[in-house]
Amino acid sequence: MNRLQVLQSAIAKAIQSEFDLEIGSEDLTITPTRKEFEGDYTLVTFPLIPKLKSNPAAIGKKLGEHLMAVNDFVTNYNVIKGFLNLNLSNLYWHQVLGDIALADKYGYQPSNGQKVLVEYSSPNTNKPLHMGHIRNILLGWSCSKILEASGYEVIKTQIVNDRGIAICKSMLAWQKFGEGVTPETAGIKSDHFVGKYYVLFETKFQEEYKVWQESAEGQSYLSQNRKEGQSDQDFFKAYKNTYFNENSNLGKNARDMLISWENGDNDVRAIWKQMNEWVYSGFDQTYERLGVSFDKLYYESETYLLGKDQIADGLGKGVFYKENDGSVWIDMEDAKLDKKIVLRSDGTSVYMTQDIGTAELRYKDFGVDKMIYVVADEQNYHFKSLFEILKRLEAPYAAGLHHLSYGMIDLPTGKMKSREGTVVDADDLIEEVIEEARKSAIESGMLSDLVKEQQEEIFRIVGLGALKFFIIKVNPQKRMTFDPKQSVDMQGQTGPYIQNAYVRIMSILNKIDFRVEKNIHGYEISGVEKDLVMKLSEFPSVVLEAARTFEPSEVANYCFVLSKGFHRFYHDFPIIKAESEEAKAFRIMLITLISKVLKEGMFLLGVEMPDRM
RNA sequence: GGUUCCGUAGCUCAGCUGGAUAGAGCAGCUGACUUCUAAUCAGCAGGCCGCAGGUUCGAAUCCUGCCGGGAUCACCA
Repeated sequence: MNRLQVLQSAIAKAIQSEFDLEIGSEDLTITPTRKEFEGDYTLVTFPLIPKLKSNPAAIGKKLGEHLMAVNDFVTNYNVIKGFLNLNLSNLYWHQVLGDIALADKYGYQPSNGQKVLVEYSSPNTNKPLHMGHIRNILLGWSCSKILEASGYEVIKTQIVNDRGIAICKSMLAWQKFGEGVTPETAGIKSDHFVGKYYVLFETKFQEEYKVWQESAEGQSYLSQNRKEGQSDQDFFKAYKNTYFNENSNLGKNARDMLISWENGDNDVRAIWKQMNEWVYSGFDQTYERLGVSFDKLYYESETYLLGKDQIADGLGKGVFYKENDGSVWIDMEDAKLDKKIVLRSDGTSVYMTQDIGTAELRYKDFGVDKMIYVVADEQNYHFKSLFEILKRLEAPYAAGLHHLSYGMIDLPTGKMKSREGTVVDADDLIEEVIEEARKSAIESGMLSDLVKEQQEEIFRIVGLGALKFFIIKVNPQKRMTFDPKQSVDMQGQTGPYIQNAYVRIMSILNKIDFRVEKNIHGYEISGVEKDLVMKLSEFPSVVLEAARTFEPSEVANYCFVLSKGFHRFYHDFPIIKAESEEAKAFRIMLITLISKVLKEGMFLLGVEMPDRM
């Protein structure tokens, strides 16, 4: 039981003895007292009025008196309307800080024996990672860390979308136009190299399409199929997919290639393997740069046929039904969802089938209690359906499924569109933000005594700190506007601001010879210091709440607020030259714990802390 | 059209298990570095919390309706 819980139960006991009413301490509303009032914690007594059949003034007075008489850590109280403000003793706050200092791994819960699998990233292997992936990766990584801190055993995974028509497009383009070039000979990072051929395919396809549009065949399609009021341009835009599937040579080549791939054609498989390896080696570099990793990889090429057993099983149970053409469906209209197909009429899998099978595979592999899918919000409906299906199939892990949905990223100029070349490339972005940190540091000159490698390491930590914090401080479900200028900002509500708080503390701690002083409980803690102690005491509940709601942004905001409190304290209070030995010892203990919590909190976000900057 | 998410300061966002006079950062304007790192601090200015009802002692927060924006409603993934 922590100190706040002690206070809560003391209040519950006071209510019991003064009003003879049993009330759970978790039903009490207790908040830190607002700045403009006198007190440390506030009990809101309004909700108690009907239960205690009394008025706020009387309730406040009775409880206040009782608490002061019975608990020596309550030193004073005042009542304003339905608010009972309590002052707690100096010793109480010393003890709160002492508890934190003694905690084994502060902010961490003991193991709860549960396993959770977190899927994130899940890229296609036809182009390099972009900023959307970065948001996905940072959310997934951070959630994993937060869940670990909350007592779960976490398995980090990704499903690699390594097959399909899109991959065949880049393969085909390389085969047709690549003339044996490799990333090495071209001197291009290997995933970007593959991406180049994906783009090349699109370019060649558009050229082909354009020629066709002007041909007699194209014009006759236009006149026969154009809807009323539709311009030529709009028609051909809408027709593009159909053209790809029905008229295009390149489209046919790509589809043929997919079929050859499915049939295990040696040549196609060889190209496929080669190009995917290039992509993986590129991804690996990006992941490493971002400081993230995975425990287990699933490849779509190995899972895309899964799920048929579950479909057969579900048919037997009456969860699914068969249409006359042989396709298999599920009707979820009673759950406000639609009818969904789970097996094509030719007996092949769809996306849903695959995901059902993959979930089952993962359960077999790890026996997890929960599975978290970090996937953009455009797939909300899919995951709702998937989870409902798994529930109906009575999968043992069905209750532990969660889609961590995040909003897409917009640029100040509008949406990111790969076709229009407005995607922000992950590698470019990382370089840019490190460069910004470099400029900033060189300008300050603070690191000029370090060797180049040490400097570069700090630039990396600070730059990535800026980028990561910028993205993760926003609530995941919100669409976010990504302004490159803001993302490299190092002032104010940013990663470097928090890193700077840590660096300032390190700088002090490096200058002193710290040893635990004699009893410092006699030191009279100031209001600013008390706020910091209180803030520190909130860390474990912030982490738990972030885990419960899958929102790393809560930890991010906590770290910022704590840093802000520290910066202010640092400005106003001397530490090394404190007015007394007791004050000095107390403050050193305080800042030591702040540095630990900041480092731990930022670690949960995947942000490293430099000792200098 | 159905479903769903979002709407808070000029901009980017907190606050949403209902609690006291709605908070930060950026941008703008003032001021503070011979001092423990100024990537900092202090101050000024900036708000029909999308709109309208309802529930409540109390609503940015909960409910309903509307408005605006996004996503989705494929034998695509």
